[in-house]
Amino acid sequence: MEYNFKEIEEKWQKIWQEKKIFTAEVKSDKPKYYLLEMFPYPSGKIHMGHVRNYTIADVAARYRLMRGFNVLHPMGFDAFGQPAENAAIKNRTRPDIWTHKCIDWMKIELKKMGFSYDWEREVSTCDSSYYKWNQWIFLKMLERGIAYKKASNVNWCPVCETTLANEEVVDGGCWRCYAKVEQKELEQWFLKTTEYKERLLEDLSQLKEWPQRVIAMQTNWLGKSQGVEIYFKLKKDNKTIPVFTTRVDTIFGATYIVLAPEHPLLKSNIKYQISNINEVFDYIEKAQNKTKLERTEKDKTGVEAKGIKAINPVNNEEVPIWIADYVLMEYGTGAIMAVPAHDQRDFLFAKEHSLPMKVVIQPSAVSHQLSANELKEAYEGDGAQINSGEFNGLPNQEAKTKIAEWMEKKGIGKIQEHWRLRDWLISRQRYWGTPIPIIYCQKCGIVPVPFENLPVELPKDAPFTGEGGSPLGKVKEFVNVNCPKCNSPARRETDTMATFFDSSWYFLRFCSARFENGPFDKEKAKYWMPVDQYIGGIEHAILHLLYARFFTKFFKDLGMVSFDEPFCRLLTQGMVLKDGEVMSKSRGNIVDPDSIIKNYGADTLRVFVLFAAPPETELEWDDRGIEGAFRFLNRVWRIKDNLKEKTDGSLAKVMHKTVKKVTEDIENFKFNTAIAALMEFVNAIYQSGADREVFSSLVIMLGPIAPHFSEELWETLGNKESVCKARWPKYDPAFLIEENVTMVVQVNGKIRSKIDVPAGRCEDRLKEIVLSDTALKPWIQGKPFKKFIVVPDKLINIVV
RNA sequence: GGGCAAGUGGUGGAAUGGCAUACACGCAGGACUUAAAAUCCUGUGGCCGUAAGGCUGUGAGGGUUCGACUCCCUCCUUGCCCACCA
Repeated sequence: MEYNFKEIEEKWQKIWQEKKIFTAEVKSDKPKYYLLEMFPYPSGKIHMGHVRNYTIADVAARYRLMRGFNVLHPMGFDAFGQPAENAAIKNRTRPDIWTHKCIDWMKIELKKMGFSYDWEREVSTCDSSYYKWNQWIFLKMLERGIAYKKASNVNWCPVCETTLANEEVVDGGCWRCYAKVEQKELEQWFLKTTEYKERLLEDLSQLKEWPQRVIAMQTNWLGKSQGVEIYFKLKKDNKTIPVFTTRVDTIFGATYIVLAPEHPLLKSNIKYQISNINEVFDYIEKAQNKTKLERTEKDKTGVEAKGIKAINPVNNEEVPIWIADYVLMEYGTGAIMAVPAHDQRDFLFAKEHSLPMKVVIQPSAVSHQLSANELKEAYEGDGAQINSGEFNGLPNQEAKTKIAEWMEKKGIGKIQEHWRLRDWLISRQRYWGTPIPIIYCQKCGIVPVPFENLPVELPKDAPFTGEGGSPLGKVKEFVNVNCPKCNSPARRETDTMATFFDSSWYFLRFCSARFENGPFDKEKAKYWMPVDQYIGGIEHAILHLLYARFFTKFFKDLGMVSFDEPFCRLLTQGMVLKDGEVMSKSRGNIVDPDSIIKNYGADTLRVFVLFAAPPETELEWDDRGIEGAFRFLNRVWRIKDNLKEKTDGSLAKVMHKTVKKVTEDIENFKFNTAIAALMEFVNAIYQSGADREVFSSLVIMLGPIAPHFSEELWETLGNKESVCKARWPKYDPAFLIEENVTMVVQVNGKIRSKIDVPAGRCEDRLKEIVLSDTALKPWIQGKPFKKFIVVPDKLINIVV
């Protein structure tokens, strides 16, 4: 009988569903294993990235199930977001209808891949039974002062007509549509992620099984830096300008200071002292009209604020004050001390505007003293202090601490740390998201929607014209409400939450997906959490993972969970490439998983995706590789018709070796070499023929990798239960012991001979054997042994 | 500019101090077939050699070691992340 993948796959998918093979047990004595993949946005079709991510996870889930774990392997949909709105505008449909249709299509495709999901726990973030709890969490955050509203300059995407979080601005453009991001002053809702910055940084050290680079990226994003805030006084005024520096050792070389164009000093009364005020204001206006990207252009423009001077507090020298847009208001204090001799940006600026330089660090490698006039670029390295008063001669790293302490004592500076992390802006001027549960009342101000009135449901039929801002603002029945406090007419908040809010806690919802008395059942979460293994794309290394960690810490503060970190192990799978490029619609190099399933079956696709590369590295798509995977399965299929009565000893040995290798490889997510070992096993079977026992072990080990295929073979072997319930084969170490071994004989590190000896031979016996080896004679004859190195049962190296 | 990965046959990759290139793709040859496909078997880094065999070989150069794809240093290249971050 031929391998009829189509029939087999449909048959087993049906049986799995009917027998509820993958439903997690509610009460169980087994150890728990929570395996989670990053849930998809329901675009309607799965792509190769999904196939890869979910196949990797599925092998792990099925393997744990076969090893006797109580496995939680859920799936859901990150269903809010802009594409649904765009589709609504384009196709004159409703976002909810469109989204649910997409979810249905997507589920069909996921089921076709044979993934072992517990569909009874499915969640969609766009259902009010889910987003009700978004609103609940938001109100809890409001109670605790973690959610707050403020007016600020925010990133604004003119194309999407919405605000963006800092994390969503990529190269000065919108992460979604790449439009240039503008700055706009708006009243918006924020979450105080900065309140958790220390814990977000410190707890990274708990994440021992996360990829190093994700830890590095998060650390980088949090951006903690140690430095000193230095107070420069104005000459004619006792106003101070604080500046922040990480290089306080260069303070004696500060020859001017620079303010960001948005600096508050320029809005204060001081401006009347500036003699060239028109020029200054001109510059400020120009700078404000620039986008972030334009401001990072290399030429350093700027203007001096004439008529005012500042005093360098360490030497009381008078320094000019400049305004330049290379200084950013968002970072530090919005003002810097400029040390052109030791900072390249300041150097370029000083050259451009003919400002003085002063060398205060002397590199030890240079014999003559550096001079300001000769510098071709700033010297940013280490060295000894010069021109630095009482600190002259000290190594600059040491001076850094000394100067900081000295300044603190004198009250002219303060040791401080600065962070790159900003609070998280969550307001979006969009329709298809969770309504922010707030009511604005003329009398009472900002009034939270009472808990018992949740959810604030999203009206289903908003007008989608694509023009004039959020459709939600146009739905009168939604906007106009009575104030919950005083009952007078009031307005609802019409902004919705950023969708990253939804995905920041879904892993907790899966623990008790239908729970109605809170976002999740504490007891269930206690049992299942934290997630044992999380799998997803590297593109979420910062945003999603940071937000999810932040939410977890917030839940801990609420007493709802008792752990600090939500994900024990993280695996970031590599991308799927075609011809060396990422598969994408715009490049037109998409391979549709559905067509592969049609022509070769899901099991072949799974084998290929697992075999072609280790999970973390990029995977180059190869049509011929698919053929190879298909050929392998057929090769296994044919074994069943030629089973022998009894296997000989050498094959038994191969079997035990294979079981050991495959087990270890699957545990360590090395599926490519696990499959290679199975292929070798199959090659050995073709050489000497297998009996039922040997073949059964092969079928079981293929279970997590090619599940439908293995089920069918398992059934042909006369088994009544699913292969998922089969006992994972054990290897007997006795079979792995070799009686005779081949040892490599090297002379001076080069292989000159091989000898077959009984295992465990001692050094003296080996020496005798080697001396009588004719193949070695030309290399060792007449030369005294300097060393005789033996790696037991493996290798001999003779040094002559 | 800073940080983190990675660099191995014609290709995807294996080996993490001990036989470099497992496994697969491709290619070549053979068997089966009237023939083709499928299948099965054999070979396959480079150079020299009829062969036995020798030399050489993991981005480049140096170091540690009896022994280095693997560890250390310098450099080059590619990818990713961050970035006028003070």
